[in-house]
Amino acid sequence: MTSRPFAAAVETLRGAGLRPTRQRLSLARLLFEGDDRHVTAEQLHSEAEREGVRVSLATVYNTLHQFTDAGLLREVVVEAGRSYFDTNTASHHHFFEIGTGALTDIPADQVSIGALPAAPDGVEIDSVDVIVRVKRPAH
Amino acid sequence: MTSRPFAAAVETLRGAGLRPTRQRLSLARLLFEGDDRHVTAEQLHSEAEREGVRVSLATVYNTLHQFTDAGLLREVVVEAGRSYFDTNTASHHHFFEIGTGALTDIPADQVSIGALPAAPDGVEIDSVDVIVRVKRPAH
DNA sequence: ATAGCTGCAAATGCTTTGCAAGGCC
DNA sequence: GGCCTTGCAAAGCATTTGCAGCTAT
Repeated sequence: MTSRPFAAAVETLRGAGLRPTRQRLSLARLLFEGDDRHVTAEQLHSEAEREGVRVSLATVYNTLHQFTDAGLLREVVVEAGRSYFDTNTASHHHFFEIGTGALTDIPADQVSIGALPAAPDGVEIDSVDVIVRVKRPAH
Repeated sequence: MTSRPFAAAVETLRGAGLRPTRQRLSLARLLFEGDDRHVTAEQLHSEAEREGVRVSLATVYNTLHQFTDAGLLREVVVEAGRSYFDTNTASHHHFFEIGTGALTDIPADQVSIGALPAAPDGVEIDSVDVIVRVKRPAH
């Protein structure tokens, strides 16, 4: 019989209108089984290779974007020239460690944003991101 | 006699420990005369060329980073793969318009951040960035 | 004079794309 | 079978760097 997590991953992909291919299934399991995580394309690609999954880096990029478009992932921009993808799509914020590049969640209820100014002219608010940049003090 | 803004730009550079070269002076005047602004390296380079200032793009990048290190500019990361430099170094936040890439200041006193969680383990808070992403509603 | 700058072009790092071959329905 | 996916390699961007020549002090 088919294992549970496997079936769950198939469902996730089907629900997103994506064919459950070997590559997408492997990446989905790496991403969504277990705790929430923050990955770069490069990281996910190495991880897949380490697990013996053959996937090209281009496919990892394509897949991450497809998952993002499907609402399964959220893209987090904290550093010029590098994209992080967050498996936690709920509203929340981030600690970003300068130097190591480590990203950590801040639950939404631990940051309260008071008065936000109204959006200018003809635009509407899409999202509010709070990034708390932290660093290790000079030794 | 030497014009006022010119002298001011020389002072700014001297204060930052940077030699007042022709290129740095021109860029400083484009950046700091007039209102606060948000520029990318590419934008500043085009603007310089339009004004007849000969500067290479590499020098614009180097200069923007030197100014940032000197505390004259602040780097703002809102989009993967593109850096904005903000002439307003005071604490404040941003509206970012998805689609056009337009950046607008939100004065610090118009956003109140309530309880922030303590920084994890051995790190200290460096800065807190709030980015309000806005977009033009589907027509 | 000399330490610091600049410009060019090449190199880099991340990401995207074109297209032929392969896999799912 | 037909359409969606994949992989590779090439292309694309924004940015950085090496180094010879120029410039402020």
